[in-house]
Amino acid sequence: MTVADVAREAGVAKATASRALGGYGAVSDEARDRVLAAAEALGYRPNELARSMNTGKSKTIGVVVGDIENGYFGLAMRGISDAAKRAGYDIILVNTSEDVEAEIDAVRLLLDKRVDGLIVAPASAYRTEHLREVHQSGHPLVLLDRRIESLPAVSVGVDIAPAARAATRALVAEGHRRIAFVSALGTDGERYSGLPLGVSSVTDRLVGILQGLEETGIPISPELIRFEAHGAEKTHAVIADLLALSEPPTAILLSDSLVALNVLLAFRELGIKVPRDVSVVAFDDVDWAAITDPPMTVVSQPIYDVGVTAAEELLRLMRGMAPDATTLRLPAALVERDSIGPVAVSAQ
Amino acid sequence: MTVADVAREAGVAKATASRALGGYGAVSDEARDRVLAAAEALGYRPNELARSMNTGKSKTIGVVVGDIENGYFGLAMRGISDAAKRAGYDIILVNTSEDVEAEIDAVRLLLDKRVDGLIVAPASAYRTEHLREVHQSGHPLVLLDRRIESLPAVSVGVDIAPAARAATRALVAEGHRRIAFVSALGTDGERYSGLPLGVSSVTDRLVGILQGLEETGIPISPELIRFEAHGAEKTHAVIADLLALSEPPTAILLSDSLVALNVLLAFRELGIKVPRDVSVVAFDDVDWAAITDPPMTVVSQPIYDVGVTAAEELLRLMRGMAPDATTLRLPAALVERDSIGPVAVSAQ
DNA sequence: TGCTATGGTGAGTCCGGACTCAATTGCATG
DNA sequence: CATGCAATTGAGTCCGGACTCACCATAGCA
Repeated sequence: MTVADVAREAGVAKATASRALGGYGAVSDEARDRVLAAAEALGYRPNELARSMNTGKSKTIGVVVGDIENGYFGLAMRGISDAAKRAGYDIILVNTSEDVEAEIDAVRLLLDKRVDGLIVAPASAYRTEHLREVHQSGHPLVLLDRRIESLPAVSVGVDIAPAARAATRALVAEGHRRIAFVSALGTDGERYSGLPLGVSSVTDRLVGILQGLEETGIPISPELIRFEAHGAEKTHAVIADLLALSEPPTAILLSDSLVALNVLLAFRELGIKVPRDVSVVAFDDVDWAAITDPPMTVVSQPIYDVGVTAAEELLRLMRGMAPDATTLRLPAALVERDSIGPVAVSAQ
Repeated sequence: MTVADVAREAGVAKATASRALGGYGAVSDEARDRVLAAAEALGYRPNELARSMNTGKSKTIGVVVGDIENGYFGLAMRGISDAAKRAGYDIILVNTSEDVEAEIDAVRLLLDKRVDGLIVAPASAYRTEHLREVHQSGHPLVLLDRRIESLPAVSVGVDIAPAARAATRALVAEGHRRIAFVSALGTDGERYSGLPLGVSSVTDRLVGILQGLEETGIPISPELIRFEAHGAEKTHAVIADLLALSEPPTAILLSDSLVALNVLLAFRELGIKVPRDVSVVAFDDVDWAAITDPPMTVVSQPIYDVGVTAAEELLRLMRGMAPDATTLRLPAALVERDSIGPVAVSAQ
């Protein structure tokens, strides 16, 4: 069923049918009625591919994330999806498994499919040529969750440093001086060797934490800053290692909800009680944080809104408008529950 | 940059450039080299839209789910995505918020965009004309998680009834006779009034439970079968109501992980201890089930594999092959942890 | 030498709408 | 009644690859 079929059925020229169907140009009421009736009778549906072809618009945006299975991106995805749908856009979703090569391929492929814009959660802050190309070639691009310093593309994320600082100060207020940070981030070396890190959202957490430490006059101990805690085993090892230190941490900040889960699992295996033995604060107010024992103090992030905002900024760019700002950070908040306690006597 | 540009640059005709680039037909080595060099120099990338236009294939599949934010679909999505990527397909994801109208629109829109196939988790077992049309018009269609009795389309899901039966028997073995089932499913009436339900995956759970009950000679109490437990408040109300019964349940089966979360929250507010006061089994081995207090006994479902299988079956259909079966059910398993205990003395 | 396979090539068409442009019509105005 | 203007319409082109078809050249064969 094509416009030509409809036109024949309606007894008009292809151009007239096309106008009536597309709702542009001038068409007499009579012709429009005939065309619409014919389209209805024939069950005509426009071929969006053909339409995209000469409008140059596909009404589709590409979203590239590291891991949809991760609730964080799932929720952001939902925000993007809702906002995009409101504007009549569809979404092509690509999962990269946090692999830069896959990300490069994905971006290229999406551009080949002529998406109108891209939202990318970059897997790496180092390998960014492909994103720079996209941005420089004028394709609307919004960075999700993570920003890239050297790339002037719009990025939408969470202003996590102040909340990280607040979390740190809350721990210090309870007497903690040995405060650790555990992240799943893969680093080149095993050890912390200064900022920035490969992923800006983790860097921001650490910036806030270090700030909170400095303000309260607590020296920074690089051995308490740990990475590569991905998976239950590695996380268990990291925690066991931390706890075996001559001066072990009395409090731990957990970089995301997956790390938090694995750490809680490790605690259970190690017989560690929260907050009796160790106090804990996790980033991201995941749904199950309220039912842990005890309920977990967390830094809550407006992830859905990050998704919505990212999509809306992209829509602005696609309309040729200037972005609201190059870097948009939505506020995070410390949600105090019961996983922070005073420093254990035995640990002092 | 089009083939025409490349052809001009290489000094050959459009057709030759097209052949060299597309890898079909006969091209001399010399011409191919010149074309490829020109394409490289010009940074040529094929327009997949144009390509799709006359191949009739878009190398894209549409996925329609009720809620990506839900970890269940997130994981299934990951499976679909991985399998699709292996075969060179992209995915257009549409979230319907479990709204049938949105689902109908989504299916139509995806077809207009000429996706090569569709994977749909139908929001309703009643409003299915749109899916029937899709199937009858010959478009490859795979139903995810839920099947529709009257529709002979391929469906891929979990064989949950045997596991539900096992879970029920495990409860009965501990002496439970008042066993409730709580689901978030929206029903017409408030009360249970027989099978089937509007969503086959929930029906299957109940079928298995009722079977387990019958086999052990326990009478079925419709007042213990509850729906519409969506959101924390409604779930709290449902639980409070169940517990206020003259003969309250001593064990509860929870239809999915979100219901489980809300029920655990309600228990905390109500001061109910698991398994001392009430025993619990939840469907879906969500990641946090191992860190609840106590660790929760669950029915584990191979959701990722369901996604992979759904995508692979769709790929078969798209290749014109017969499906492996009309209904594919992957096995579920009872994972026994510590949320089942003997019947409390006070409740007997 | 004459013939046919065969590889290689270019011109041109097709996919299905959007859009340009020129032509036609109707109606109002001078 | 002629002219002007706007509304309406149809023919045809374009978007960018895929693909058909006719044609040319060379090689192989009788």
